[in-house]
Amino acid sequence: MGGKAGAASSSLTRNQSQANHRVTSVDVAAESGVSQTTVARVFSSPDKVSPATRERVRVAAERLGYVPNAIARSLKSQRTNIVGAVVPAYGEYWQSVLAEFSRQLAERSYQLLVFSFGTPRDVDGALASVAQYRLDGVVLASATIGQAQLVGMRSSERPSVAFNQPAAEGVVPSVSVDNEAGMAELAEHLVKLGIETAAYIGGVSSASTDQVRYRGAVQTLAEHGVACPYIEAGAYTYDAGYKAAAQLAQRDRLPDAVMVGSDEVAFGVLDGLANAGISVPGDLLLTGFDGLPQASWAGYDLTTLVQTTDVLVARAIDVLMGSGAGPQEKPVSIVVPGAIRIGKTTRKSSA
Amino acid sequence: MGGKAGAASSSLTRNQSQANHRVTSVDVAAESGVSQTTVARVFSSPDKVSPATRERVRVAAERLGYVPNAIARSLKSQRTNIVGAVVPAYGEYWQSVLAEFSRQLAERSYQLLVFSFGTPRDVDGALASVAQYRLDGVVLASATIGQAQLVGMRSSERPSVAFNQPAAEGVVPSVSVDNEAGMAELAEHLVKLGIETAAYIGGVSSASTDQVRYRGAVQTLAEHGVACPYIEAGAYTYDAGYKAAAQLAQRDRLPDAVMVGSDEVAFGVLDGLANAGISVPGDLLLTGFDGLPQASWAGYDLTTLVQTTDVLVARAIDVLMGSGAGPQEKPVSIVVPGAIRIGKTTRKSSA
DNA sequence: CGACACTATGAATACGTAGTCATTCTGTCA
DNA sequence: TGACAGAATGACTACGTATTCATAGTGTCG
Repeated sequence: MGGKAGAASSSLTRNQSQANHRVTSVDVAAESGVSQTTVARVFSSPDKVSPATRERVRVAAERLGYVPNAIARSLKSQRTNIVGAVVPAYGEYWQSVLAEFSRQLAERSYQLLVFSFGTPRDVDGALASVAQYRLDGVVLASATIGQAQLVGMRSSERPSVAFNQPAAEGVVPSVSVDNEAGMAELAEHLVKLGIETAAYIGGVSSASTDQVRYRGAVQTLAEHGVACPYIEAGAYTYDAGYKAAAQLAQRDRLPDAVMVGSDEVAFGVLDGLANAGISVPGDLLLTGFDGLPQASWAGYDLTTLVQTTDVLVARAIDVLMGSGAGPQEKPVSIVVPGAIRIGKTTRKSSA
Repeated sequence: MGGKAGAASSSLTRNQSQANHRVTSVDVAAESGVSQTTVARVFSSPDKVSPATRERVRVAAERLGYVPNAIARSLKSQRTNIVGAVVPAYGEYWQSVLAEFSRQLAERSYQLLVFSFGTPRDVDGALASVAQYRLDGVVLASATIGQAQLVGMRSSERPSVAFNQPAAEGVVPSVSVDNEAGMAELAEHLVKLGIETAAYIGGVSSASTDQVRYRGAVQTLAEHGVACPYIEAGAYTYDAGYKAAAQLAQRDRLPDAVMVGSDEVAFGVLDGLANAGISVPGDLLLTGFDGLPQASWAGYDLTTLVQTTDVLVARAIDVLMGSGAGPQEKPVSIVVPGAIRIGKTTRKSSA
C-alpha cells in the first residue's frame, strides 16, 4: 500500500513473528473471520464473546503478532491508565517517593509518567506538558510549585493531588506527612534531653515544607524557652549541608542541638561537623527529617522523623482514584503522622 | 450534545477559564474563524501560518483554554515523545539511573514512562505492557531480564536499548559500563596494596552484571596468585550486605580484602563489619562498585568504581534516537569506561 | 406455537489530531 | 499583461480502537 519502503524485509517469506508490525485489530478480524468489533471485545471485555470465538481470535492474534494499541484505546476510551508525576529532578527523597509511586501504581496496573524539572522555573513547562497527555491523575510533588500554578491545575478538572506540599492545602486535594507535629515531636525529644540552645538548618526558605517544619520546631522550643534561629543551606543536598556545618563550626559558641529540615542535608551536616572536629552527639545533638533509608544505616544512625512514605503514597493514590465524587467540594487535605526514630545522633554518649 | 450531565457547572455564566474542558482544535477553529487544519498548524508547525492568523488563533485558544491532545497527536503522527523504561522497583542504583534518564530526556522534551517490576517474574508483564504503548524508545534496565525476553524486544522493531546488561550484548543494542575492566582495575589497586587473600560478595549470582564483574576480579587476582571465592549476598540491598558481613566475620581467618559487587551492598558490608568489631581498612580492605553519591559522603568514603551515569545515559539516548538506521545490522554494544575512586576503605591506615 | 428475554455478533461512528491534496491569493518577471 | 512560483489556507481523510445501535440466533415459558 505504498509504504515508505525502508527495510524491504530482505524478502523473506513474510514470517509471522517478524511481520510488518503494523498489525491492527482489523487484520486480526480478517484473519479470524470476525468483525473488528469482536476482536476489540476479546481484548477489552472477553466475557462478552463466546469461548469458541474468543479462542479463534486469540490464536489469530498470536499468529499475526497483534498487540493492542494503547494510544488508540486511550483516545477512544478517554482513559490512559497512566498517572503523571511532576517532581524535582534531584534529591534522594523525591527519588524514593517516585519509586514508591511506581511500585504501588504497578500493582494496580497503572504506569507512571515522570515530568521532572531541574529548576523551579521549569515547573511551568512541566505543567504545560502534563496537561497535554490526558492522564488519569497527576501527582504534584515538590514544595516549589507555586500557589498560582496549583490553582491552574485545579481548573484542569483532571484528578490531581499535591504530595507533601503544605501550601496546597485547601487549594488542591493534598496528602502530606504532619510536618509541623513531626518537627515538634523531635523538638520535644531534644528538650527532654536538656538542650538550652538550638539552631535550625533548612534547605530553601521559600519552600512551604521548610516553613511549616521550622514553625513546628520554633514553637515547641519557644515554649521551653529555647531560641532557634533559622539557617538556610540553600539547597536540599548533602553538599549544602556540609557547607552549612562548616560555617556553623566557625561560630564562637555552638548550639546544644541542630535540627535539620531534611535527612539528605543532615547527612552533610553530620559529616561537615565531623570534618570540623565537632562530635555528634558529644558536642551537639542532631536531628533530621524524612526517614530516608540511609538514616537507619549504622554509619549514620540519625535521629529523624520517618515519613511512612508507603502510606502517604497509598493515600495519594486513593485520592486520585476516588475523586469521581464532586469537583466543587472543598478539596480534601489528608495529613498522615510520621514516626520518630531515635538514633545515636541524639543519644547522650556515655563519655 | 448530550454529555453525561455530571457537574452541571452550577449554571455559572460559562466562564472561559472553567469552561467544559473538552475543548478541541475544532472549537478553536470555530472561535477564530479558521479551519481545524490551521489551528493544528499553529501548534505543530507555526511557521506555516501567517503571523496574523497565528496570533488570532493563539488568542482564541487561550480564551477557550485549549490544550492540544497529545494522545490524538500520537495516534496520528505515530510518535509519542515518550521513552519507556523497564526497571526493577527497588535499589538505589536503579533509582539514580531513572532520575538521570528523566533529567536528560526532559532536556530533549521527552517524557519518561516507568514500568517497574518487583520480582523478575513480573518482567513479562511489564514488557507486555510496554509493547502496547507505541513508545519512541524503550530502555531495558536490570540484569534480570532474560535473554529470551530480549529477543522478543528485538523483533518488536521499536528502538530499544539494554542498559548495563552484559547479557544483552549482540542481541539488542546495549550500553554498559566496562564492568569487567572496572572490577579488574579495583583488583589491581588491591594487589598493589599487597593483599594476599580476598573474597567477593555479589548480589545475585545469576545476574549478568554480577558474573562479569566477578570475572574481572577473579582473573586479575589470579594473575597475582590471589584466590577470590564468591559469596552471594542474595539481594542488592544494604541489609543483605550487612548479613553477609556478619557471616564473614565468623570465619576463622579474614581475607585481606573484600570486593563487593555494588555500593549499596558494600555499605551494608561496611557497617556489618564495624558491628562485628572488624575495622576497615585496618583489618581488611573494602571496595564497592557503581559510584553512588553516598560513596563519596565522608561517612563512608568508599573505594569504588564510579560509573559515569550521565555519560551512559546520554549514550543510551543517542542509541534510541539514532536508531533510524538499519534494523538488520548487528546491534551496537557501547562500553563506557568507569573511573576508579580511592576512598579511605582501602587507604592503609597510618596506625 | 408465539412472545419474550438473552446472548453473540456486526455495521457504523466518534475520539482529536496531522498530513495530503487542491485552491486561492500575492508578487515577480518576461 | 499573462504566466508562474510560492505562500496561506481549507476540505477531506486516516490513525486504531471502543461504544452505541441494530440484527440474528437460542432457549424458556405460558
